[in-house]
Amino acid sequence: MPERKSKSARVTLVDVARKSGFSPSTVSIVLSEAPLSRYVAAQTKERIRKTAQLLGYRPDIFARSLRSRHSHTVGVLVFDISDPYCVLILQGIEKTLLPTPYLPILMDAHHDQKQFEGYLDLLMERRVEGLIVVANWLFDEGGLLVGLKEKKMPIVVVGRDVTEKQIGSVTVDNEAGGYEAMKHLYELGHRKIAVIRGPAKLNDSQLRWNGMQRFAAEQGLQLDPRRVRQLSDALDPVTGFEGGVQLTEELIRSRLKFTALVAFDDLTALGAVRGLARSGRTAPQDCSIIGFDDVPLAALTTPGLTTIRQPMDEMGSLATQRVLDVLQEVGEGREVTPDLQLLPPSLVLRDSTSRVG
Amino acid sequence: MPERKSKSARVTLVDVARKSGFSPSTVSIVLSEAPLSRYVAAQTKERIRKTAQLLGYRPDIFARSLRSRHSHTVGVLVFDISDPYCVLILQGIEKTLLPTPYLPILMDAHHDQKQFEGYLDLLMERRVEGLIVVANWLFDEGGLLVGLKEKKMPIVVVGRDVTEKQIGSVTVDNEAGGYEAMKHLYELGHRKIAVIRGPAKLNDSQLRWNGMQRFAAEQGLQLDPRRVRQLSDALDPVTGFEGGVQLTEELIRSRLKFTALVAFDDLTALGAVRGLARSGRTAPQDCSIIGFDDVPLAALTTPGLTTIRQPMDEMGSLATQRVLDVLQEVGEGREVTPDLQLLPPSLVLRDSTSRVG
DNA sequence: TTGTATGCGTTATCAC
DNA sequence: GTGATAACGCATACAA
Repeated sequence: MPERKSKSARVTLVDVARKSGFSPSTVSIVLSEAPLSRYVAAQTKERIRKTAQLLGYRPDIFARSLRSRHSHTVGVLVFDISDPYCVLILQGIEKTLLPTPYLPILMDAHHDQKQFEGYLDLLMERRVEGLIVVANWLFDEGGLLVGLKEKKMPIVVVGRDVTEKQIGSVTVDNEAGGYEAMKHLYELGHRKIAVIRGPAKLNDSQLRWNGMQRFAAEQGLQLDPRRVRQLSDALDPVTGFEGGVQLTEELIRSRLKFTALVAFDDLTALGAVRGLARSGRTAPQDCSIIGFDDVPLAALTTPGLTTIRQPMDEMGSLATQRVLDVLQEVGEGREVTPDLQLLPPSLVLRDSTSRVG
Repeated sequence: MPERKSKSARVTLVDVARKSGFSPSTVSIVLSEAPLSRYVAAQTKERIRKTAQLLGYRPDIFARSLRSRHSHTVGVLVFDISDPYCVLILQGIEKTLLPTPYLPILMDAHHDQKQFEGYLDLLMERRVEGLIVVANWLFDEGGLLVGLKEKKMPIVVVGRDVTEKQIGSVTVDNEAGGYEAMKHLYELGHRKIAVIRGPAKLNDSQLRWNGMQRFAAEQGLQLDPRRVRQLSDALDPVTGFEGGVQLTEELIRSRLKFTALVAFDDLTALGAVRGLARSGRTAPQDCSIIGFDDVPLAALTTPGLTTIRQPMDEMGSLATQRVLDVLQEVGEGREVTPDLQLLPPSLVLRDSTSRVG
């Protein structure tokens, strides 16, 4: 005796075929809207759809994937989901994927290269058809490169420029952001401006610094190197906060006057606010502070943080679109053009900066 | 001619069988560590594993799922991933799932009941074997109930008590939290204490309030109703912040003195800090403020927010464990015992509260 | 335009 | 202890 057929109310294509009086293939063609369905009589389609609905037919996704070799999923690999920077990007990704038949499979690497590779592997095993990597913070993308070379899979990295490794990337224009930050403080009358740069390993940091220097050069503004500090190459983004606190305290102790401070990112900026407070100072009265990113919490602190905004949702959206473009042309074997999409930052005015007193 | 066999370097079970000289069944039994593999000779196992490794065999997850009826996934439905409250819970879930063969499929409903239902549907279609719902904020769990009744699937809700609907739940002990918050302020010498309660629809809010009243009653402390406000039933958690700002300003305008304030949650508390600042007041000098949750950003503001901590990672972990327990006993048809797991909150001391001046 | 037959890669059920 | 064989549910080449 074969296994009981009615083990559960599971409705299959064959059931729909029987009930509707058509063959399984016709039913399949109609219900999966295959190209051939163009030649199926409208009436037939109608009848098939009706009975499918009636029986409550749900295609078995595993059978379908097994046969068609499509998983209809894209992997999303993020380096630390607890970094508020990521979340908006994720929302951009999700929003863009929602109207498509693709499902995001989200994995969080927790800053761990090993886990990153493990999840990458897992995603491959799950046969994701595309990959979006949200590369906040430090990250050796060697492993990724291998993945790209081995598989012909559309891959886009958001948050870091890895075009040199022939991987499509979406980032904010960090140089322009640095420029804008410095410009804003300058226009408020600040001339003695301290800078807390990001970790040396982080290319973003260099680019933002370049932008600041460019502005300074244009205006003949001197950026005293003694007012410039740099975060250590630690792995945890929360160290941005701790680093901000410490370096700000150092700056204060150095007795070198500064009326404003450009922080590497928002967390560092919040650290700077704290550092100031430790010496009884407040922003912006005693020192203006500007951040970078515009993470959600920048609006929730007091004072609200003036910052250079990355259009994070848009970045997520764009990266996703890039992957989808390749996927939807069913261009098996095509690659994402490995170029850099550079999005403009924007100044978000809140209360942590003010005209020099 | 059948389709080309060597379309790609895809290695199947049959390949391993041929190469190793055993039958596909034996290979399957060994590689999937089925119960029967206990009876397979150690040598055989060894040889099979070797050749599998050698050929770089990866089991096809879709074929496997099709045949075995196991997806090895659990759905995680969260109501708003941008709510920092969620993220720690998610990490708890992920951490607990990591060493198991189960993969979380995360979906974000964006506060939208319709999307919630859509994703629920999608998860069912993907044949998740269990479901964890992270129910931050308002949410009519009617739809969920249906899902539970229809399918025999382990479901746990974290963040809200829905045991009345026979659904397993994990929450913090809100009543105890409210008690602790009030106790802390009282012990610092505060007697004129304002309260911003949560939305009326939110049961958490009532429980916390009960706790505060219990403490007050025990100490013979009067909680003047004129110092008690309530957030509106808006849908967006960010309104907690806006609400905190506005209600605090209202309290100040009422000219009724208060030296401390219990906020419904951390975001509300940050709103209160802002509201205070709008009138030139600061915490804790002019008014102590205590929050609830201990979201990550509570540590990053200045002053750091004193708050009642929910053990969010643990809550996620526990909920996951609950689902896994059912799953791993392969107890098809068993249900999660629909009881409530109540976790103790804890006081986190930072700088937003101080002894009454 | 629709039906028939076959196979996707795996696991389960039996024999041996 | 191991192997042959039959599904799992669907999609496609080809025949009609």
